[in-house]
Amino acid sequence: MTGVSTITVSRAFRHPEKVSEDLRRRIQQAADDIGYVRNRAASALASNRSMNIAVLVPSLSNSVFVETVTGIEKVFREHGYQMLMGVNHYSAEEEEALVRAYLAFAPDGMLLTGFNHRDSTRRLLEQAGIPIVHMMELSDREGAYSVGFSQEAAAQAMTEHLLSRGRQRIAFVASQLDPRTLARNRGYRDAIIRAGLYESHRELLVPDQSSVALGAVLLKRLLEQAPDTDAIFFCNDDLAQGALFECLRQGIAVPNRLAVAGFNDLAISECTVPSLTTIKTPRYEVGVEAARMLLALIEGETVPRKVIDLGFQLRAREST
Amino acid sequence: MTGVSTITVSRAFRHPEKVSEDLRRRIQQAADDIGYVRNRAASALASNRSMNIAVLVPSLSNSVFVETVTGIEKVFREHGYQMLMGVNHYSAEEEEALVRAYLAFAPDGMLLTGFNHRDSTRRLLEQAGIPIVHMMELSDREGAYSVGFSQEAAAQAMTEHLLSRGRQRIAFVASQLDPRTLARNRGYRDAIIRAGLYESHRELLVPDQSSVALGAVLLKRLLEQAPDTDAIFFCNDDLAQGALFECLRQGIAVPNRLAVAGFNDLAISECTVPSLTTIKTPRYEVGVEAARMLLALIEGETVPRKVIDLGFQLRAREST
DNA sequence: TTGTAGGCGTTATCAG
DNA sequence: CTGATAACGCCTACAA
Repeated sequence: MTGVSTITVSRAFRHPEKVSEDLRRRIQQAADDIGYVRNRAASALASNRSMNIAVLVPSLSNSVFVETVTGIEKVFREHGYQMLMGVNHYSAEEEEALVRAYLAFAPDGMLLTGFNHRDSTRRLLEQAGIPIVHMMELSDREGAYSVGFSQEAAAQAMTEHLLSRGRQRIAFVASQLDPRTLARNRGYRDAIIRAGLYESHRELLVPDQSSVALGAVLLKRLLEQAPDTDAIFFCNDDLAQGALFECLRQGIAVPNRLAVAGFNDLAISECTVPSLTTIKTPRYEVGVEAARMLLALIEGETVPRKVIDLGFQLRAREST
Repeated sequence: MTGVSTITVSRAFRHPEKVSEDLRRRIQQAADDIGYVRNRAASALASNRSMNIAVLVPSLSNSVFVETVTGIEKVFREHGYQMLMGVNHYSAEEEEALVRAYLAFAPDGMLLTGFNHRDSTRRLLEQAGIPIVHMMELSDREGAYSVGFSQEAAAQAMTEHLLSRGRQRIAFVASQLDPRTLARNRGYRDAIIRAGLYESHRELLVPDQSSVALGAVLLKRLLEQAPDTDAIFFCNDDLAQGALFECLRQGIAVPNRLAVAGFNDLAISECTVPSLTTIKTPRYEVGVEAARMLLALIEGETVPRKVIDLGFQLRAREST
């Protein structure tokens, strides 16, 4: 040993300025030599602060959430927190299992996606007594913290864009019917009903997981049940891309014969042929702002607004 | 309280069969009521087993690693371990920071991607004295555990496929020059040199991060420096997809005028127009097998082979 | 600037 | 089947 007490070692790492230059160096040296790393478990136990925050997202296959998580990580890392990430596969049941699993890490706060939780999950969270911030959607419940944007408003905007392009027979196609997808469906309906152009057979909703391949399948199916459709609004870019490919194969002219729109603005969507009209969602920013809000709550600060709406942007490209 | 000692509560959760039916039920009830969750930090400290395993991958934007991580998670969850995942952005420096950060969780084992570590990182790992399994590449160092496949052999196979299709002026285009990309480059070179067709101006390697957009850019650049190229082997599917789109825009006939091949076989690659010839890599299986191997090492079992080669498959599609 | 005492929530070990 | 005791590695609070 270096002949110093454990508390001094602890201090040397946590408040270097409170330890003499000399000691600090010796401790650092010894630590490097033996590869010493402070044990978080012990630290958490003793200080009653785990410096962990748990983040639950529905999926990582969907690059949307990868970007959100990247934003979260950035903020928390800067503040010395460790992010623990869990994937719930769009299932409230899996989510509860994850909440339990991560609560065992005694996180100082938690970030959840959306508001679709079981009652029992909500109870667990309340009992844990840690701050929670919800991402992607805007809070419906009184008192809940959230950072996101209005899925409905975004879908309305897209539908109106299609209408403004002179389309009259606009379809809505969706898969992976999570709450955000359903909100987009409502936005579409609102706009299309307001325009007096709603026709139920132009809606195609399937529960399957989204994929590019499915987009091609759904395009075919929709055109069978509503052949005169002149525009399709897909609930996400993956489906839209699959549809674009299928149009290419079948020689369907986009946008002349059929306009195609997506949602999210994935990186690939400006590269497709034709490039894809879509909604750019602020997912990275959602991660950053949600993390900041959670951080403030953890530190006991009062946050100015419980609900932060980060908006969205319509990206009109060649496909419409 | 339920009037039982803490140790009994602990037992009720860990070895339910060693506690009487009655007590077990009362404990469960009380736990549910107050939302009690066992604290891993304390548990880890007392038992000297954290039941954590750390996993480091270069990126999650690349869906390849998302699938690997999914495989890992599955195996570890079944065995009660919690996976902690870190992203090092292809940087050995960031990797070391992550190793340090996760060592603080006292993981029972660690899974790393590739062999490109700093010496100091290796030292840290050795001092930690926990088992390590390397993923994606096959071990070069004596004594190292690894699960993957030969990147070189796969790239050779693809190059030979192109040759067998009668291509004579085959280019290799790569970005994100990590060790695996470079191994693919070597595989290409071996095969093309063996065929007596190597021409240095048909190689285009750039350090930039891979993306679909970059694929289009690199296609253009390559065709400028080697206009008579009749096939391009891209180091991954993202670049190849971008190239396919650019060909579509420019009216370059694929595969007639130019054959295009990728690497990885992403889900989208069979949907593109034309569908993409590529190498299907066993990334999910790599995750599963690497996790199993690590598990065995943690449990002190001896593993039959230190190096597991999971192979690859050539998917010949329309683009060649 | 440095150190001592006590305890965080859980489990290993040994008793009852 | 149930419990008492000590210990895990670190930090808070206080003292020297």
